[in-house]
Amino acid sequence: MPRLRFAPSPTGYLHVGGARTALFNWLYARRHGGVFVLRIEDTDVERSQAEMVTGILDGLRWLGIDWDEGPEIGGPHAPYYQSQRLDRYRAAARQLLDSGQAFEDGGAIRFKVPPGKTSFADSVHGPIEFDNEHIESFVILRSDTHPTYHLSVVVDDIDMAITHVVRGDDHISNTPKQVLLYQAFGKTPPAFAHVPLIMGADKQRLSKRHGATSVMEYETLGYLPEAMVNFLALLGWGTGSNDELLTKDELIQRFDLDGISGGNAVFNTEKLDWFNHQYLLKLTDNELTSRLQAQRPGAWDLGKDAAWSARVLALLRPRCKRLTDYRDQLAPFFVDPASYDADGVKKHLSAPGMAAHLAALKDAYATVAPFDEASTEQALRALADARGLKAAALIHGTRLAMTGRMVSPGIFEMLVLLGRDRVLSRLDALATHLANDPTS
RNA sequence: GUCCCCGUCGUCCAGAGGCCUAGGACGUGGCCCUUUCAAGGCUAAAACACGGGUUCGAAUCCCGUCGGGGACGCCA
Repeated sequence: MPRLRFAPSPTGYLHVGGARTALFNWLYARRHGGVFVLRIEDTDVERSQAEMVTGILDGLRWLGIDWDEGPEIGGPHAPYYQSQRLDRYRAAARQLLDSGQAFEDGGAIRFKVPPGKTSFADSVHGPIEFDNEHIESFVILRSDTHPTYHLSVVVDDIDMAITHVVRGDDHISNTPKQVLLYQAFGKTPPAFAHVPLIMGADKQRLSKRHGATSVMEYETLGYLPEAMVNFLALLGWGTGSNDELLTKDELIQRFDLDGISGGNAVFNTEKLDWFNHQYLLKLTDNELTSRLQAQRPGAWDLGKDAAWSARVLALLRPRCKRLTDYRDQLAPFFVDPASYDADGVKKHLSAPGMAAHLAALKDAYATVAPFDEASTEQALRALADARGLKAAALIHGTRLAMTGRMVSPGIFEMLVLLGRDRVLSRLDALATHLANDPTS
């Protein structure tokens, strides 16, 4: 049975690269009915922080990546924190020292790299070989008796019976050292798969200056975890077919280490946005509403009138790619404009007589019946005609009156959803505003 | 500097010697729709880094060059 692990170091949050690595491991384990282990590599006391563990766990949970063994749930190979396994590493170092495969150097213990070549099969890159002369006699146990990364991963992967190591490309040059350790312990190394790194738009390694790199920041930005998972899965991996919109189950069914490509992948935010929009579209009104509430509790109350809410959402769905877009575009449906877009006022309301035109429209709308899309449109066009205006001029003015903005869903649909009372008061408010201070 | 990995449209992924006049998606351009912005429909442009081989035949195999990335810590 395949056993895979994700072994983050709690020196930072869960970034998108780590998230994808975790996802690949998880996908493979789920695909093959294996076990997915989560292990915390906190042997660097100086840099590890307990809060970071929580952050990483939250990130995984948000993405829906669950672990079979690890923090909070334990398992047959507990503990899953390296800081709690120190005795194991010390014993392992002792063992290598006793067998003459390691030596002391100024209080630390170094591995004695034998001459020859070290090679391993990589599921992504094929066979890779290093000449041992390029491998220094690396430290395995520091003078403070804490293990270094190389020793602890190997000891733990052996202890935890890990069969597949799927990790970032940047570990390729570490691998021969670890293979050497497996050999020193008389063990067979696991299968390795080194996945290419994720780069920013400038092809440089993803870092803070590229914007959001923590997966949880993407939640804040209004992305759906299922969109993130789909997008991340396809960064550096292809299904072999042209399908791209894949559910988690479909990803599991199709995932394969062979399909991982060898070159670095650029994180393309436009495509993430597209995925997110697609997943947002799949949500039912109820689901969407609860996601919005979860994102910002109490923001707008969409629960009051289901039929009305459904119509509002239908108007916004094609226009919102992220949950945060809803937060923004929902506003006009709940609150009167606090101000009017300055460019909009200048462009659409500066013509003389606009206040009077809007007042006239208000009068027309006070009596138009029924107050539906067809009638409100007909009334507006008739009024524009009568006053020698282009309908568009009145429409833009009305949009400003209703939303304060230059951009909104179709105005007649909005009028109906706002209801006659609010339409009249908002028209009145803008007309008054213009009459008092036409330049602002 | 040394070692390692990688090199197909702007980006992600197909392509594992003939099916390729290189396919899909995102993005981009144009047209349609239209009260703005989106969405939608139609449509277009866009790539095998370069040079040598091998072969009847190469995007696919080999070598070199160039380019990009990574690693060289008592960090992980």
